[in-house]
Amino acid sequence: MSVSLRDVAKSAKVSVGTVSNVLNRPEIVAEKTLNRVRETIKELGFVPNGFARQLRFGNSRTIGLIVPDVSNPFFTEVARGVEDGANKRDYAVFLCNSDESVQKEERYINVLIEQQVRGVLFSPSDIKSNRMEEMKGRGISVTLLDQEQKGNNHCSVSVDDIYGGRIAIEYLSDLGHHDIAWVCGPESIPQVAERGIGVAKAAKAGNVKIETIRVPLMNSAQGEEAAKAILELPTLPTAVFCANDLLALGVMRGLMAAKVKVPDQISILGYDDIKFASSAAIPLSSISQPAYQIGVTAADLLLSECEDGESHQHQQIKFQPKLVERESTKKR
Amino acid sequence: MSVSLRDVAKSAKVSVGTVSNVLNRPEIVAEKTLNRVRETIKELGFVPNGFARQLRFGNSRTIGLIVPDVSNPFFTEVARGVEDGANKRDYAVFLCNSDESVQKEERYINVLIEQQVRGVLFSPSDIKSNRMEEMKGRGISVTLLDQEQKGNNHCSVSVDDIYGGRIAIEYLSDLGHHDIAWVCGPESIPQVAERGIGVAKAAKAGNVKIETIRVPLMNSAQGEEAAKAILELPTLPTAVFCANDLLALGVMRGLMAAKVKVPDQISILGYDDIKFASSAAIPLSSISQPAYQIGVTAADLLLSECEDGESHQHQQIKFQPKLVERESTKKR
DNA sequence: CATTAAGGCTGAATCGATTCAATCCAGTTA
DNA sequence: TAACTGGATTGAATCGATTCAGCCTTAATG
Repeated sequence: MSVSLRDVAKSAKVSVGTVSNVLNRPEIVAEKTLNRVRETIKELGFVPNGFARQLRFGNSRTIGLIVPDVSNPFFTEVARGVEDGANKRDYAVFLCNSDESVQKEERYINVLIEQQVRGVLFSPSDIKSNRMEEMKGRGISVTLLDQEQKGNNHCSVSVDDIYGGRIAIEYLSDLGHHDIAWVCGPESIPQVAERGIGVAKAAKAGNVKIETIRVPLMNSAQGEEAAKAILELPTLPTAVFCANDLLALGVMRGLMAAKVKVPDQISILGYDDIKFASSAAIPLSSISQPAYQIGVTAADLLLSECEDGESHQHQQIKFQPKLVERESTKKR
Repeated sequence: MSVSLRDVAKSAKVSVGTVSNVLNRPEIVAEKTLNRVRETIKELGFVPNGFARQLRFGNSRTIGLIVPDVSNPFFTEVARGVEDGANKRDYAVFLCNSDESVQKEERYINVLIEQQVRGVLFSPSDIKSNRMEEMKGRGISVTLLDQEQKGNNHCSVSVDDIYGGRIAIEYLSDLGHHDIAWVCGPESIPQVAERGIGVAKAAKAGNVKIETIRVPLMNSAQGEEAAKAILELPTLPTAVFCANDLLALGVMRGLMAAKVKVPDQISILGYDDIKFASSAAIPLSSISQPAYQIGVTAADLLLSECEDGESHQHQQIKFQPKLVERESTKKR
């Protein structure tokens, strides 16, 4: 079926060791031999079998990327960054969507262990370090994605979500909003929890009333649901802050369908600043995170950990989110 | 470092063959032995080394997905579908962004061959079957994605792009537009070429004048460039048809920035019907393709080819695009 | 008691690339 | 001529899971 190193050796009338040297240490092979072997390789269309090499080495040139859902534009960008970062170092990336299901996460972790990936970029839906310790024990580096690592067992690349929640409320409060709905997903999602902390802090400091509306998933359909819930509130808030842009776009659609004027009656602020925030019906103000940059940085960090080995120092990199002001929160 | 089958055998005081049987044919192992070995496996935290197994078998449980760019929402959805389809059968997916560069494609194909993927889902930027034949020769199945295979050498899952281009122009023509700008990427992209054929056909039939505006990349920044080009046209067209929604959104932004009223002065029609088409500043009419479904179907097709082996019959599956009407082409 | 059958288990051989101690050989030196 | 040097090449051993021909028990049968 497939051409092996042995076949090349036979055809070029050299030993397997020489062929291997041609591939890996060409400088120690005599030029004449080198050329002959290289020609034979091309002739037979030989490509080394990665398994055999990796079996020998005990590690691969692959990493795993576990995210809740690539079709969430934030993670799409992160994934794109990861892929570019990995590609730069000649690594291939396994894409894994966990759908925020612990079960799927578990399954994927098993698959990745079996594939002997070199490292894993992980954005866990739920915190459970045992699996991460297990991977570590198996020599698989783990870098946390979009989530800070409190101890110093792993690298992490995250965004300061507490800060993000805080500046969002401070900004709305400065615009004169004192009755704000906070639309978010389950508390078990760390980013939600942290942004919530920032929200609560700023609310307390600014004397703002917060109405929390929690939905099970953070997509735009759930945002429309949230809009209904907002409309049923005893007193209508003057602003809505959403835990991500998909929710915000859903809320916007839901409110506009109910003839609520945005931003005149209700301002809407999103989170993530996805590409399309600016081309929404009413361009959406949002808290911006450098998603692509996060992906590249995380891949870099993970791979330098993989390649440095012992000498590696774990790092916690934290990006600061930024407010991007658009129509949906224009001053009244 | 890692626990091997041999370690388990030693610890459980059986032979390697028996441990292997416990894993793969538990029914032929005596119950007592079975339990003892299973316990030892758990105790030592043994996970079989995928490489060794795959080296033996000569194939893996992985597939490759090569797309121009996952951050293009159409491909994001496709990727999501592929991932789900593969996951259902316990396969893992390598994500590869070619950025429409033949060079990157070539590199990725090499990586995938080296990783001995079982199959590849490929959306080629440029048609060159030699690499595909090569993969085939190496026992790697290839299914074409979003592109029809003329011969019968591979499966393919595609959308009828000629039809899509045709219905777009027919629709605009029916609305009374007879001077239409066609904004698209390089002719070398097959989808662009095909949609262009449909456009030309319908234009001829409907006596519509088409002004082609070609840009190097199909993103929204290039759309804004295209908008400038449109504004410099000797006579302003009354409608713009774009080869994808990103271009269309860019064009929309560009035109609106120049105070052109959409759709009153110029109607805009996109292609792909991405999630955000409906929440654009002016909700975007678009030609809709079942992206997620395409992904799932392609993965299914590829994996059934991989698993059926000889008995497999190549299939060409073709989805029909549909027009989705929104504000950006409302009747005047 | 001898023979046969069958279930349980063993362990050497295998997949393909890499490594490294051993060998080969042309050229140099004494 | 013999001894030595060092660059080039060789090929058996290795990584870990799987396979399968063959071995060992035990039980059943004539």
